[in-house]
Amino acid sequence: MQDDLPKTGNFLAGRLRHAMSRREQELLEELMGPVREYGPDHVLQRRAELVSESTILMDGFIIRSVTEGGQRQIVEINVPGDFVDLHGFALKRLDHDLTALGPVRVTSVSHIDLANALAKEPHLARILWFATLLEAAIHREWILKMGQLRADARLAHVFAELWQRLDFVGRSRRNGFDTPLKQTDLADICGTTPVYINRLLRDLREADMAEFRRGRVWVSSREKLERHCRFSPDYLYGQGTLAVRDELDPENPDVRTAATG
Amino acid sequence: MQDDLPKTGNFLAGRLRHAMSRREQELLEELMGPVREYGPDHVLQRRAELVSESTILMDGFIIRSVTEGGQRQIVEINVPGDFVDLHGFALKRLDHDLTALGPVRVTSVSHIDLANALAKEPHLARILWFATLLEAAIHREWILKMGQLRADARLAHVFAELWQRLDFVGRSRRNGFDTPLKQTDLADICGTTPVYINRLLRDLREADMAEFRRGRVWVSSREKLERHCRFSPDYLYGQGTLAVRDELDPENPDVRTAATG
DNA sequence: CGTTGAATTGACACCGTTCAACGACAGTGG
DNA sequence: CCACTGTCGTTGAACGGTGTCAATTCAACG
Repeated sequence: MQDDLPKTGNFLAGRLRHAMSRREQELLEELMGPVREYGPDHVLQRRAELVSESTILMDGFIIRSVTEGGQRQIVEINVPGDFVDLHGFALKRLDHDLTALGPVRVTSVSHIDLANALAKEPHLARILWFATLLEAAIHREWILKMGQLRADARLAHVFAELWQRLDFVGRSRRNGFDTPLKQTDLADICGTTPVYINRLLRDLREADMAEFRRGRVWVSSREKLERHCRFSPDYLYGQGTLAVRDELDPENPDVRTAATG
Repeated sequence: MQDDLPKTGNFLAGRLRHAMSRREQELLEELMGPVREYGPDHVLQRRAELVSESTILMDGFIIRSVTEGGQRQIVEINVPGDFVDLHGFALKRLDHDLTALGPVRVTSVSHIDLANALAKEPHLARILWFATLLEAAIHREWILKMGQLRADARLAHVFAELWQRLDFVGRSRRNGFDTPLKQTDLADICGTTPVYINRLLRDLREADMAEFRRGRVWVSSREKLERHCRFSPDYLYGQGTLAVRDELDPENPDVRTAATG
C-alpha cells in the first residue's frame, strides 16, 4: 500500500491499480470520508435498505450474506482494499447483508460526491466498473467450486483464494494468513455444516495441507493445497493469463484515448 | 419488445429499461452490427481469448461454462435481451466459454465504437454498468442456491428463474417456457449428475410441480414450484422490493442530474 | 469457579454418485 | 423399407460423502 494514500492505497492493488493515474488515485483518496471503526458482528448494511454511500474496507474482513429460513449463506468475503458496496452505487438496494467479521476500519463516499466526480472522470468510472466485474468473476468461481468440488476441496479453495487475495494487498504471512473466520463461518461459505467442517479441517491438517486454529491459517504446502482444490488464480485477474493490459492501461495512451468512456 | 428496435428492444426489458431515454435506446440500437446466426453448440467465445466486441443475444440461449478436468460447470444462462459479454468490455479476457445452446441470433458492437459512444453518454454507461451488476446479483443467488438447497430444489430454482427472466422479455408461455436445455445441461447447472437429474425430473413431475420434456417446460403449479425452492424474484431487480427507481430513473430529473456519471 | 460460545467426536440415516444395462428416438445409408 | 448408429433418456443396485442429533471437551472471560 502507498503510505500517502491510507484509505484507498490498497484498492485494486496487485490487479489493475497501475491503470489508475496518480491524479485518479489522489482524487479517490480525497473523495473518501472519515475513517470509522466497528466491532465484530456489526451490520454495515442490511438487505433491501436504501444505499446512499459506498464503503472501502481498510482493515479487517466483511462478509456478504443472505439469511433465509434461519440458514445463512455467505456469498462473498471482502478483504482490505475492497470497495464493499460499490454496486450499491447503481443498484441502490442490495439483496444481502454486509457484516463485519472481526473489528474493521472503513471509510465511505456518498453517492452524490461519487457521481459528481465520475461525471468528470470517465476513465475512473471505467476502473470502478472493472472493480465490480472482478467481484462477479469471483462469484462465478464460487459457483464453479460449489458445483464441482466436494466439501474438502471447497474448504481448501476458500483458504487458497483468501491467501492469494491477501497477498495482493500485503496482508498475508509467510506461511498463511490471519483471519477472524470461525468454523461456523466456513460452514456457511462452503454450504456445509460446522460439524463436517470440523472433520474436514482435521483431514486438511492430517494431510499436511493447512492448519486452521484461532483465527490463523497455517499452510504447510501451498502447492499441495492449491492442487487439492484445483486452485488457479486466473479469475482474480492478477498478473496471470487473463491480466488486463490493454485499453484501460494508461501506459498505452493511444488506445486509451479512443476507448476511455 | 419494441418492434422498431429489433436488436436491442429486449435489453433490460422488465427491469431498468424505463430508465433509458428514447434517444439512448435508439443510440444503442444503431451501435449494434449485423445480425448473425449460429447453430447449436457453436462456441461464441473461448476462455482467455481477447475480446474485442460485445454481443447481444436476440433469440435463443447461450451458456457460460467452465470446463476443468473433463467436468463442465455452467455458471450462467443467457436469455434473449441479455448483453452476453458486456463485461468483456472492461475485462478484455473472459474466464469462461460462451456456447450457443440451440440455434441463436446475435448482434455485436465493437469495443471501440462502444467506448466512443459511452464517452459522450455517461448516463448510458451507468445503465450498462447496472446491467453487469444484475448479472452479479444472479451469480450471488446461484451461490446461495448451490450452498443451501438440495438438488431437487436447485433444479426447481433453475426453472423458476428461467421462467421469470423469459417473462421479462416476453418469451414465456402461459404454463411454462421453451428451452433447448438437455438433462445433461441441467446437471451441469445444478452441480449434479445426469442420472440424478433424471430422477429429480420424475419427482417434480409426480409432485405436480413441473414437467420437462423435449425442450419444453410445463409448470403445473407455479406457486408450488416457487415455494419448493424458496424462489423470490427480488434479486432479478424487476418491479419488486429491490426495484431501482431513484437516480437512474429519468422521470426523476433532479436527482438524475446530480448523480449521472 | 461457573458460564458461555466454540470446537470435537461418535453413531446413524440419507442424499447423491457411480457403474452398468437397457430403451426411445432421429438420422443415415443400404 | 429396414438395419445400423449415436445421442439422449430411463432404471436398478451398491457405495460413499454429508447431514443430523447428541454428548463431550475446550478456551475465554467475568
